[in-house]
Amino acid sequence: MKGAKGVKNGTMTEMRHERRRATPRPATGRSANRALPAELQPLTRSLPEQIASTLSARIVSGTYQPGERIMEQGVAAEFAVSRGPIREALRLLEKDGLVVILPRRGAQVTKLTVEEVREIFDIRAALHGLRARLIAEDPDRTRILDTLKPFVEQLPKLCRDSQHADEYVETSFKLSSLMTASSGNKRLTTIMSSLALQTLRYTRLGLSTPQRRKQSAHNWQLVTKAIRDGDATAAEKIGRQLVVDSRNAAIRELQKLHGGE
Amino acid sequence: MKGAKGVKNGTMTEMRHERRRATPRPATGRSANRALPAELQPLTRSLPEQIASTLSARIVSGTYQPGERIMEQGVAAEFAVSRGPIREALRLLEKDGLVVILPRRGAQVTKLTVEEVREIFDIRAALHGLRARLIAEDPDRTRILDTLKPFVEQLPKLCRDSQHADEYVETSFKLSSLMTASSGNKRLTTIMSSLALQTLRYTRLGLSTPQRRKQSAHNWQLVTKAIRDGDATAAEKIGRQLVVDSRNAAIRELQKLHGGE
DNA sequence: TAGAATAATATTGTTGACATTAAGACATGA
DNA sequence: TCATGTCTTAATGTCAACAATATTATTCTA
Repeated sequence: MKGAKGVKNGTMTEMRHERRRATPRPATGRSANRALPAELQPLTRSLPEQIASTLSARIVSGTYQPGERIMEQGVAAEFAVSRGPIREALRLLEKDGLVVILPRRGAQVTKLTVEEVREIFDIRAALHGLRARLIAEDPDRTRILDTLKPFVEQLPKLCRDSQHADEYVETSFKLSSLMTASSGNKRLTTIMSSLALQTLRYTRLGLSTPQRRKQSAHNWQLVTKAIRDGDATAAEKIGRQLVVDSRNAAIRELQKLHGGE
Repeated sequence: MKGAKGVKNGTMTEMRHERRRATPRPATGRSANRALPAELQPLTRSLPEQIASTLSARIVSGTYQPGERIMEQGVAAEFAVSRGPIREALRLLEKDGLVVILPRRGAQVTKLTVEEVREIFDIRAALHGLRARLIAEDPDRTRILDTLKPFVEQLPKLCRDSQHADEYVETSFKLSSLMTASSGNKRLTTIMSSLALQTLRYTRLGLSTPQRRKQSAHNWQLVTKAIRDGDATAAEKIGRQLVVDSRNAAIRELQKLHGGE
C-alpha cells in the first residue's frame, strides 16, 4: 500500500537538469539597477511554473478528480525534484483557484458546490458584460472583430453533431479567451482566464446538448453584432446573458446528475 | 552596506516557537476519512499567513514603497525564521496582488501604472454593480441594511474636516467590505477584497477633498436607498457609478501628482 | 574618461534532513 | 457496541547548506 502512487499522466519528462538556456540577453550591456524593468516577462518558465502547468492540465481534464488530495512527495518523486518546487507549483495552482491549500492538510483539487458554481458564473457574467462593453466602445473594434470572426463562424457548424461537442467547447473557449485579451484590460484577462478555467468542466457540461450549443452560438452572434454596431449597452447586456444561459444550463445538468455535487 | 537591513516596522514579535494551540477539536470522535471536511477553516493561522498579514499591512500603509524589492533573507532575519516560510508568505501576497514575483528576481511591491489603476477600478465597478444587485434582490435586504446603517450614517459626519479624511476612508472601506460579505457570494468577496486592497491607496488619494467625500457619501446613500426599494437595476447602476466616480477622482489626483506614476 | 569585459558579491532556486502535526489502527474499558 | 486514549504511520512545516543566477563593483582597454 505504499509504492505505486504517481504517474497519472504520460508527461513525466524528467524535468530536472533541463538546463534551460538563459535568456539570450539583447547585449545591451548596461545593467538597469532601477527598481523594475518590468515589461519583458521571462522567456524561460521556471521549474514550478512548468510543473504547475502540467498539473493544471490534469485537473482541468479530470485526471485529478475534484476533492482529490495532491500530495507533495508523490508529485516530487514523479518529476524527480524535491518538494520545494512542488510547493511553489501548488501555490501557483492555488492562485488560479484550481486547488485549495489548507494548513497542515496540504493541497486538494478544488471541489465546487452547486452554489459556488452559481457564484462564479455570476461573477463571470458581470465581467463578460464589462468586456463586451469595453470592446464595443473601442474605436478599433472592427479590427478586433475580424480576428474573432473565424471562430464565431465556426461555432454554428459544430452545433449539430454531438461528435463535435468537445470541439465546440474548445472553440468557444478560445474565442472567449481571445476576446478577453482584446478588451485591453490586462487585469480583467487574468481574472477571467482564472474563472473560466475553474468552471470549464461545468461549461462543458452545459453544452452537452445540440440545442444548448445552438443557443450559445446564437448568443455569440448577437454579441458580435452589438459590438460591431458600437452599441455598448446592448453588448453588455447580451454578453452577460450569454454567461447566464451557460450558467443555467450547467446547473440544470449538474442537478440532473445529483442533488449536491 | 551590508548590515542594517530590515526592521521597518515595530511588529517584530518573534514569531518562532509560538506554540499556537491546536484547534480545540469539537470532540466528534469519529474521524472523517473522506476527502475534504472543508467548511471549518483552520482557527490557527499558519506562520506564513501571519507573516503575510504583517507584510500586507506594511504594503498597504506605504511602509514598503511601490516597486520596492522585498528580499527573502532580510525578512527571514527579521522574523527569526528561515526563508521557507517567507517564500510561502510572499506567494500569498502575490495571490492578493500586493507583490509580483518574477523568476530569479524575487518579489517586489506591485507598482501600478495609471492605466492599470483605471483597469482595476473598471473591474471593481462592474463587481460593485453585481454586488448591489445581488443584495437588492435578497429578501433579507432590510436586515442587511440595518447592519450597514451605522456606517452609512457615519459618513456624512466625516466629510467636512480634512482631519477626519483617514477615518472617512477607513469607514467607507469597512462599509464596503461588510456589504460585500453580505452579498452571499463568497468568491465575489474574495476577489473584491483583493482588488479593494490593491487600490486602497488610490481610493484614499481620490477622497482627499471634502467635495469628493460629500459626493461619495451621497452615492452611498443612493445605493442604500435603491437597495431598500428593491430596485435591482438602479442599485446596480448606482453601485457601479460609485466606483466610477472614485476612479475618476483617483486618476485626476494621480495625474496631478505626475504624468505616469 | 567611457565602455566593455571580468571578478566579486548578493540573491534566489533547490535539496535533503529533521521537527511537528494530522490521520488511522489498535487496544482498553464502560 | 461504542467511546476514549495511546501508538503508529504518513504527511506537511521548517531549517540550513549548497547550487545557479543576477547584480554590483572592479579592472582593463581604447
